[in-house]
Amino acid sequence: MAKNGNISTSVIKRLPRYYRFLGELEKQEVERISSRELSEMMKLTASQIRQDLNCFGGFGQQGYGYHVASLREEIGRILGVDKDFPTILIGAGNLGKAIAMHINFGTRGCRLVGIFDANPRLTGETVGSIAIRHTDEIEEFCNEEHPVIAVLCIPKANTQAIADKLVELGIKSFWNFSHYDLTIDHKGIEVENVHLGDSLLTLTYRTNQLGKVEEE
Amino acid sequence: MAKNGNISTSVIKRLPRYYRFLGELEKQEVERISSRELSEMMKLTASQIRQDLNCFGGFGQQGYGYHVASLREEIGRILGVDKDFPTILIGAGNLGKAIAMHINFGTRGCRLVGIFDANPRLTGETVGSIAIRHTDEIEEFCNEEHPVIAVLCIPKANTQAIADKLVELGIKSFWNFSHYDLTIDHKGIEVENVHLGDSLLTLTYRTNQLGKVEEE
DNA sequence: TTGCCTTTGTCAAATAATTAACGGATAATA
DNA sequence: TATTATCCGTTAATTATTTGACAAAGGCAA
Repeated sequence: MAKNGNISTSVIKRLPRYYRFLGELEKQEVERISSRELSEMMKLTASQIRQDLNCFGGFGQQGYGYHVASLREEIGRILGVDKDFPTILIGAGNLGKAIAMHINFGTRGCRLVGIFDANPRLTGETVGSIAIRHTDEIEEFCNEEHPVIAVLCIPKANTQAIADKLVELGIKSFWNFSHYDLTIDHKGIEVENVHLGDSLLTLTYRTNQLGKVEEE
Repeated sequence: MAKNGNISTSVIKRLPRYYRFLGELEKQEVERISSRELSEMMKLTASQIRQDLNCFGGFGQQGYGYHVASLREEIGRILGVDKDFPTILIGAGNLGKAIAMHINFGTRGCRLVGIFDANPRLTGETVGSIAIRHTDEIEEFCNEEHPVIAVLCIPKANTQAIADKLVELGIKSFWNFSHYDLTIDHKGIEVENVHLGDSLLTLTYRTNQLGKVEEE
């Protein structure tokens, strides 16, 4: 069934969105849905939905459509929501705390097991149910708990050095919020750079264009 | 010079990254740079850089390259960093506060002028230098201050209704962090949906794939 | 059961994005 | 000043992505 032979990133980036919409449908107790109906909800083409889903296997049935619950489960499995990757967060400033509190790691295949900050005044303070540790403790912690994913909410100046050190300590993936383009040369390491500032800037651009259109 | 006739979103999404790298180069007092050098830094092709920049005009010079400071200024102008769009933020929970504190709106063509929350216990509390107002005051505030951009850090259940209301009050652009795909049917309205959860899920997927590669 | 309607999976076509190639302009150097 | 190497802007080729089309499979109603 799973013909999982290198899927394009365009497809992968759409999967979480399918997963969310199917979750909503499941909540609304919708049992089945056709690619056409789903395409109207999600504002994309039915063809694209069928193409995307077919990268992983034939989850649908002619004349019927897709069974919402099982399709959602399949996509979840593909994404890895059933996994339990131990995850640490470095940098418990405004953003770090907010990420720790606001993101539901558990429903996304991750488990937040440690929070670290270089500021000793934060040591011992708890975020959610997790106590902030000093960054000096990272090495020992990694040797014991073997976290796989690191969330970086630290100043850009430190990011590369800390990331390199974390790779040595066994971290495989970085979710990087620092204002820095993290790249790791080792292969077998994944990096997701977020760059909220860039996101806002593209909105500024489009907002600015709106004004220009009006002028014409 | 500016041959600004509908630029593809692929290009637009790369502009903030160019802008950042050029900023770093300027800080390091690098005066000029060639597309080849920049391509090595940014890990993309020189051809793409030249192609991208040429959407807006010939900023470079043969045999010399690009003048860092003026190229950065040009890209900044294209993005609209010199603008001053009044911006409000709705929802002063963990994430809302962190965004308000962490994002430098001023360097991105925006000015944060108001923060609102439905919880009356937060009213009067300040975030940075801005006092939190109750959401009941939004209408009056918009009529007086005419904000253009709204940052939404609210629960998904309220998002569409609040956004629709804000459109009536003159908001043109939404930077939406709520776990909901905001769409506005009016044209002349821009939406940037962030979806941090989706970003993490794609990392979970890739982390999971790493494990599978090892097994082979 | 029969026939019609729906809808998928897949292949082909169209569109978009990226990369390569190269002429011509400029800088650097002797 | 002449020569060589650099490097942009642009066009063409390649690759990737999206959309359209349709046969085959299955649902549904009579």
